[in-house]
Amino acid sequence: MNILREIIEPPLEVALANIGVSGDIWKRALGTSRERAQGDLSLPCFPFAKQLGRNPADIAEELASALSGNFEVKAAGGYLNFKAESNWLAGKVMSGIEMPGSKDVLIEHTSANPNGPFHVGRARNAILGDTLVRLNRLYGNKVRAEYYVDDMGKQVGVLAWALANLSKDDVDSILDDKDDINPKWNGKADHETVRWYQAAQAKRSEGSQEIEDEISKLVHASEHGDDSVLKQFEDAYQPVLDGMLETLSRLGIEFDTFTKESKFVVDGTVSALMDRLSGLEIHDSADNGAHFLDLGQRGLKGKTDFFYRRGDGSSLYATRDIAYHMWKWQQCGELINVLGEDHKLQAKQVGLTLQELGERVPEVMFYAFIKLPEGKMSTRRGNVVFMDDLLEEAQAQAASVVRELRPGLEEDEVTKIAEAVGVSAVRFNITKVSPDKGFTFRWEEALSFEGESAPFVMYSHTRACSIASRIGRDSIPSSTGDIPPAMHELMRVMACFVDKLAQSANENKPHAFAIYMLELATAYNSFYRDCHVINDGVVDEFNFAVSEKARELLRSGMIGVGIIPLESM
RNA sequence: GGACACGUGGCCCAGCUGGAUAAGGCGGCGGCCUCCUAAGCCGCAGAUCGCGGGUUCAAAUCCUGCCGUGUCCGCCA
Repeated sequence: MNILREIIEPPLEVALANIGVSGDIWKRALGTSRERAQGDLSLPCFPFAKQLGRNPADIAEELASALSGNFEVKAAGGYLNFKAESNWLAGKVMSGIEMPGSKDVLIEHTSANPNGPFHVGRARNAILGDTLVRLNRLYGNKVRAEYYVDDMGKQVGVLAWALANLSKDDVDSILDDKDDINPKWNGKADHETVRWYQAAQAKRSEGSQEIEDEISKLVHASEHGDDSVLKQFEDAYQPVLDGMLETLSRLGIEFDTFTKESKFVVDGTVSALMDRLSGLEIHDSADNGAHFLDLGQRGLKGKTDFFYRRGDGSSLYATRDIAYHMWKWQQCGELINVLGEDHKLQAKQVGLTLQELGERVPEVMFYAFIKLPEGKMSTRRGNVVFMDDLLEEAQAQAASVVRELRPGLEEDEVTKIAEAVGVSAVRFNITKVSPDKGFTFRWEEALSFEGESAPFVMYSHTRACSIASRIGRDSIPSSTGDIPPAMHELMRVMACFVDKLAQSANENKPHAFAIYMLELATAYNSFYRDCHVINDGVVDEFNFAVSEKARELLRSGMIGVGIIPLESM
């Protein structure tokens, strides 16, 4: 609670100086109270005991008696506990909040190979990345959401080869033993075309040299910037990418810019980069003319040779990634990448190389993989949950809940609510977990509409909306009224909105703000229970103003974590 | 084999720039709709914070060893 900290620190610094504590180590010790009942902020006085040769409890007592302000201060068991004074807190919270962000950030996320539909594992990147985009925007930063399109190399090459050489009948017979696509997705290119890719992979595993040569020829041409091949690749992947983006759009995920990997080959920056890398002190080359950097000299452990040029002179994915990063740094002040944990080594290599070139190292938010109870999610093994199917199921289950809870509601209204609830629940289920936690996908948790879920937050918001619509006008500024504990708690939580948002955005921890939103909704629910806005038809203006403030924060916070703020559900 | 993560009640998860009785949710048990939407609220039961050492006035949090799980260790992307 920084607003409280700001008014405590100056007098506290004086009081500490008076008893002989110097320096500002105490600023780190002053933190959020673990015991909520004891206060909002606490200062453990144990560290001063040794320095002063005094009992911590005595120190706390003396400090307590020396301090005063818009807060209560009490000494308890060696701790100095501060609690914001209710009326002061209310005044602060009700007067509004300013968003402090001013950075210019480019966030690259998702960037999935355009070769097939999203399953929930691949979608974790998009959901976390988009939430980071939203949180940064809410915080006030200028954000550009970017998708790096992998439009060359083997994956697209295989896809393009398959589309050019396999008929629908070929594909169907090759994939005979596999499940057919869900008829629901007939005509959606990511689901349909991925079968060509899978069929090609199956055929390649039979070991035909002829096919490998044909694919290699395409890949090779693409890596040398061959226009017609790149065009062929684009024709192959673009419909697939469009299908994938349609899924993301349903999740509320949009991008500002798409940058193609081939751009850096075609415009010559990759070859210029390779020349520059060859001039580096840690550069070396192999017998066949391949080039690499020895990153062991820069502290990398394990495998230290980092190849950036093949023997035939062509670039590698990582080389293009470095060129891409140098270009990205020209676009913005801050760079954030969202990557799966499988990219940790690669990101380290790229980072060290960028450093070697005098460039800055981007921030990276890594996330662990989502597993299924049966093990690793894999399209190849058919052990997979497609995002499209998950969203359909979420929508259907939400619809049945709405019909049960709101009988008589028009069916198109039911559909609208169910869609918002389903999408929000699916997103939130992934967002609320710390990115570095690998978790197991379970349908019943993804489709839970109670407890720590998006609908829980949405519900609190609709309660506030319901009050506002009953009253039918704006709240009017009102002098502070009676502040019962539930309202004080709501004020306290609202006062932490920006603190939490700042932490979440600056430390790339979307889950921190998601969890905060649960706290805010919980606090609103208690307020709703104890502090009625409308009593026998009479509006309590102060309570109404508080409810409206909470509604505003709920709404903007929900947008920040990707929950759709319905007004009724 | 090496590198990097993760390991918290039956299940999931927060806390991990050290501080007070480890916070929530699910599931279980028991309550609350003549009262602004019960997708809600209240209460009860349930935790050797993976295991062992170390640092400290103080360790879930820091260091270290071990165990378990995941990921990576391509002149692939």
